Amino acid sequence: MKALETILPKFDSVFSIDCVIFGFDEGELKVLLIERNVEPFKDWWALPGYLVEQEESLDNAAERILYELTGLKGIYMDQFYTFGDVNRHPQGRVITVGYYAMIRLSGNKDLKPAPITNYARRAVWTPLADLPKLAFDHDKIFKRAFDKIRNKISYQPIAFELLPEKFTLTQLQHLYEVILNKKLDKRNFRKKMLNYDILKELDEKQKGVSYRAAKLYKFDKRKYARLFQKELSFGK
Amino acid sequence: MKALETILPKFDSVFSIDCVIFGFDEGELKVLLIERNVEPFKDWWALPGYLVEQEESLDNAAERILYELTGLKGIYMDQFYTFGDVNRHPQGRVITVGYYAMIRLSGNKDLKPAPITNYARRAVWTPLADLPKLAFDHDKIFKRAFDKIRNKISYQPIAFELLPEKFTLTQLQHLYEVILNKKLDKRNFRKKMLNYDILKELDEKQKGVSYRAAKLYKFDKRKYARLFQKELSFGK
DNA sequence: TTACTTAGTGTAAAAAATACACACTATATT
DNA sequence: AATATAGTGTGTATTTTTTACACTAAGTAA
Repeated sequence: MKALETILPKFDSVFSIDCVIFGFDEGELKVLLIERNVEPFKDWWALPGYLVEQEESLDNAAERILYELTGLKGIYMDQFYTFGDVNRHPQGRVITVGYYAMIRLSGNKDLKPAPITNYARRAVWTPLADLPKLAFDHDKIFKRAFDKIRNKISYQPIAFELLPEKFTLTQLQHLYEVILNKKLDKRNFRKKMLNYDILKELDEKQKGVSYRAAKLYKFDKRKYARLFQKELSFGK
Repeated sequence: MKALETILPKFDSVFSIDCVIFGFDEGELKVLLIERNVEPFKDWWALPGYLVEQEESLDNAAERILYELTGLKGIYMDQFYTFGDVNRHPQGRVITVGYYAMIRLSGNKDLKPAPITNYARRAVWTPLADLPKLAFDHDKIFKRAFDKIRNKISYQPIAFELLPEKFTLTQLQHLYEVILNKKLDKRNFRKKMLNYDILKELDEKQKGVSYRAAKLYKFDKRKYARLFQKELSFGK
């Protein structure tokens, strides 16, 4: 790559948001990447992100970026870390705040096909296995986000955001297995999940499969909220 | 308070660090506050913090601020959240990155008496029970830091940073009780702590107490690192 | 010597986590 | 109609972890 520093204008301190947007589809965990069509890092893949505007809170900026790329609103986003190394951006000091989001890809009617933006040629849902080297320090940012959800899923049922509204226990288990990167025992997983008492069993079954159809479940937000209250305990 | 917005100059986007520096002394958990002697919020108590300089990473800025106030270096600091509401600073857009640190107050030879800085009249170790209303959104920042350590202490032995190098199990338990805000069972606490196998029992005993002296322990960093590796599990 | 104060210790019960294997059921195939 | 196929759905015994609970020992002060 050319020495961009000598060509591009320097700017003063600015801050940006970078979003790690996870999606789950057909058993695969994906992340939304954009292909940049502006310098620096033209033609590289990067996490979607943009500068925070003057009259916009960080949370709003993150929501805006998610909306522009996916058409989705009201998605839960979580700030996970802020990256402020001096030279992380070749054009000057850019401190970036990392947010992640988790959204369902399959059967989500509100989800726009990933669009072209003014700084990206295209946006693509990329399976984690196919992750290319990313622009800036986005490898580091992605890794931190992934560590965060892997950690969080172990004690909070955030995984539901990634599934269709109605899902089978096997689908849920696969998602856990993909995120935790290990096989789980079917009986123990079901026992534990159902014990949490945050799932609503539906009267419906899976359709269009060429084998015995599984029961469908729904995530029960009311009950979830109750579980969420429980504190981490240190015994008596 | 006067409408400072009309008097003070506005500045463009800047970022700062705010530090929540916890200390533990004589059974009390304290936080280092400064009394501001410049506008805005002149005469208010605030968390120590300062602008991030152009050629300084966030981590370095946090360490610098800690050093200026306490004389301590090489203390573990953890970034916990970034605050970016539009109007959190009356003079303009200031996004601030929160760091916390935990340091031992009793018997720490390197600890300077809290000094005067160029924007603070004094700095005072303030017991959490006596916490005044703080400048800017520092109440919110403090609360988030405290929630973070309360949560973290439940699964990581960060509490040692707050104790003198040699400590008794009772002191350790008291610290846990203060942070978690509940009484713990002595036998279960000891069993659990010793089971972690991160303490080194010393041949020494407490001195200068008017009752049976307790054994002293030391925190064993090597063993701690090993424990730290263990992942959160989701069963098989 | 006695009173006082904290240190230090063990066990039983309950709850949670783990390991493990086979029969059932819906569909597709012949 | 029979059979093959592929994933669904279920229970129990074992181990580990967490919890509840009360007394004796040791040192100091009077």
